[in-house]
Amino acid sequence: MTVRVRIAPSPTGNFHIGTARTAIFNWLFVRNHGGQFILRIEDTDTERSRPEFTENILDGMTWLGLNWDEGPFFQTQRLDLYRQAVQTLLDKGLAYRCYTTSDELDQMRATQQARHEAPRYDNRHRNLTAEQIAQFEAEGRKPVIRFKIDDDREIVWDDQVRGKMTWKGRDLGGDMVIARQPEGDETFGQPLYNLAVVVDDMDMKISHVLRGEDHIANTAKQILLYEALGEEIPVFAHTPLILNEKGQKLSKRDGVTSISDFKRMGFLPEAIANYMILLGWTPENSTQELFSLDEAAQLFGLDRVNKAGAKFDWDKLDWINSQYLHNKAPEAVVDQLIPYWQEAGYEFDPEGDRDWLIQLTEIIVHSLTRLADAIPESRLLFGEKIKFSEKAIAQLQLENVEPVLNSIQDNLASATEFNADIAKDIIKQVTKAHNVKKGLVMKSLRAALTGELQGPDLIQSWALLHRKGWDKARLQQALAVISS
RNA sequence: GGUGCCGUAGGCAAAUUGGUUAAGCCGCUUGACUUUCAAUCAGGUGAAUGCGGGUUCAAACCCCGUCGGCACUUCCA
Repeated sequence: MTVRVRIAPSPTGNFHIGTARTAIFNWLFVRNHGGQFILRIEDTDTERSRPEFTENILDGMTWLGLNWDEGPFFQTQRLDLYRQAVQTLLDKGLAYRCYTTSDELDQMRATQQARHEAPRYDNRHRNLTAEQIAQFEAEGRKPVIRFKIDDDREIVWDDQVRGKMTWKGRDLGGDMVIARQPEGDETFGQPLYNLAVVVDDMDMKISHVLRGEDHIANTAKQILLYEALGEEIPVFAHTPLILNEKGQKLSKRDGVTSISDFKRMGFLPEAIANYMILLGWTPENSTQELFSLDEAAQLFGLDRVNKAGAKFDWDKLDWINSQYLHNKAPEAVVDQLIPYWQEAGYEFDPEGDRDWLIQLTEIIVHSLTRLADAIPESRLLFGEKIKFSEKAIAQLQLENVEPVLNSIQDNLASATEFNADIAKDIIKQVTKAHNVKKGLVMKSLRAALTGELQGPDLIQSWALLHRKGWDKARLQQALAVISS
């Protein structure tokens, strides 16, 4: 059997982390088995669907490296297919027109809840007589289409992550609506989610449906639809949900939840993918935690997917992101850092200063957790003029600092060339000449050169500043601070 | 309320499917390194596996009960 899976996001919001995780599991599964990955945009909710969200989803998929083999398909372009299926069900007598109004439904549910009963449609219009229908039509009521669900029916499937699942027809909420009220001169209105999904999955020959566990009840309904339409039923697997701090399903209301947000915050796509792979799956006989998508695909299996939901852990994500960042070459990271520096308002020429920027990246990349950390981490190294913090000023005003800095300045002035080794020599020499502790020289030099008492490696920072000629200017500034 | 699913340290999780002392990672913490923060390295902390029974020589794992959490319960997807 050819493995064919799909990810079917609805463009009612930006690409959500939960959807992305489902996409990743589908991707890993299909790449492990060899097969096709289909992307389908479920935009039948015309009220909330928007094209910019579709774009955001597509961008996010690409960014994460989740390449797909077919699509994107759009459900709104396939409405005829769903209408045909609705008509078929109507013709077979498996679906019918229901004239119950929204108000009547609300009232019915309210009554049921008051009686502590499960809210459900009571199938009241399942067997309407021709006269009743004529009566409702005469009243101007517009029918929805409902699919019959037998109360006594038992639905069973072998879930690939949860094992045997069983549902009773009576727990599905009564006959389900598969098409809305007609508008204009339509025979029936727009087909709804559960119907459209089944028709598409049938048409696209989806062999395995991997989705979040919030769809479990839908699966029972959809199996009934497969049967009614006389089609083979795919294999189902329901993955656990990603939870917020409180242990609830992660939703838009939990702050940062869309892939584009993570991107903006400075996470690398491979880190996000890696973290989500780990959230609910572990490889067999291994404690490996860092993998590329390809590596994980080699090892992936549904039988290793956990059943319990997993809380989203920022600390672990940060750690994974830092691991990827630390292992990257500065030449590869610098282009990703440039936008952050630009946004921070630092002045530089992305082209002309590229070598200098690579050198800067080299200094800081090993201590970055997120790309955005480059802003505070390199703040002190941009620009000719600086501000001195109170602590830095206090350091500069210590005994012996002025003569030490003067000596450094002299050494610098007479040096014909400059690099890290020469910098070390200068420091050594000055320390000896003034008979002071090395710590005093280093601390004071740091204060003078950066205006702060802590930051990236001082020798390398000095070398970097020197390339711009900023070291001399800053030393001068520091000396001026001391004498004022 | 109903139905379903789930429950191993603060978080993610492993445990050859009933077999020593319940892995590993993150976090937290201590130390080392360093001119500093970070990074890195090394060590430490923390769970009687939700709880109570039962079966067994032996239970995280099987059985019964119980509690808790979550999901679904749309003319949303």
